[in-house]
Amino acid sequence: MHNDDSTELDSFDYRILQRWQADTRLPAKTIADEIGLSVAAVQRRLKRLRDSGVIRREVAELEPRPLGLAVTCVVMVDLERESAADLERFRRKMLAAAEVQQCYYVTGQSDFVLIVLVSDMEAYDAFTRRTLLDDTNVRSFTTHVTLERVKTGAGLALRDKP
Amino acid sequence: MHNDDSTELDSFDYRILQRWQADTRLPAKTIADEIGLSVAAVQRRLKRLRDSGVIRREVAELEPRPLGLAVTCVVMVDLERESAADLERFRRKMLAAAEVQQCYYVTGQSDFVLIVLVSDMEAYDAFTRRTLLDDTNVRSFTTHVTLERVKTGAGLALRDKP
DNA sequence: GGTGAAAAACACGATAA
DNA sequence: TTATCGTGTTTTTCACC
Repeated sequence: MHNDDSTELDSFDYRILQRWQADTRLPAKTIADEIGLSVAAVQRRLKRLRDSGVIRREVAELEPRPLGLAVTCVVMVDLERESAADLERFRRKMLAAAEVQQCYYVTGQSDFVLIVLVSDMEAYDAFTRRTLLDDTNVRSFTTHVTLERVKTGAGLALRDKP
Repeated sequence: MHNDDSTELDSFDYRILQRWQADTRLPAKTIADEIGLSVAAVQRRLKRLRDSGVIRREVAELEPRPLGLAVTCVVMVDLERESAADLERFRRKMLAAAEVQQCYYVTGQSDFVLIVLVSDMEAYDAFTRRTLLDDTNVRSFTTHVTLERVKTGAGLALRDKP
């Protein structure tokens, strides 16, 4: 499904999403009690939110360190040409590159912003060589090595609804 | 819990994590069949991975659009002073700001990189005023408005182990 | 929306290899 | 460390109101 239709979200949906986006291990019963709905109603809404695409997916957030990914870099990439085909080519490359956790196409002096996770600087070097330096359409890029991941994740700021 | 001890991860753990970080709705049975373990073993390992902190949390990834968060900005922030106290103060402010989805303390010309999600540019303006312009320790910041979120999420590149 | 029953998934202990 | 079995519990799914 990807039913992007006129999904009106009410206050209950927001309160469910607030909890669900923080912890999918919560039993529906807990949420139901907190917001004053039945368990079935909460689960019905969760299903609806999944089917409508509001909930993209339910995933586990892993700790990079113990998995050997100690280095996070923010990379600003400037392209030479920006034709639709060029952009699409670069897009695909980023989607295919496992080291690229996130990729944004942006306005401003740079064209793309990447969040790259690698095991060490050697791996980062290999990544840039393979993905950026060898690309004749990459005019330049600047690297910011992360000293601390102050805040991470994909959480959204949900306001309550009246 | 937070047992960061000598948790050696083997090939089974990696294969479990690969699937679990993509979809926590998969029944343990499915994973068990795929990797050739019993259901109980998979569940035991998941518990161990949670307790040891390799799995930080299990969350729902939401779609920003239907929730009224149509604008994503990448913000590069340059601070005036960088004493421990100054950094800590800014850190806390970022953690408290709901609009800030991600915050990295980095090397390079900028000091902090923010991923900011807001409903529109007016909200972004309010955010910068409140959080950056009013802060006497913020020397300058540059904004990159996102035209496309090419790749998002908190997924890690897990290689298989021998 | 709610209720309740059926089904599925999970948790845990015991045993054995 | 596994697998398997058995049991009880929890959670989800679904038909029906």
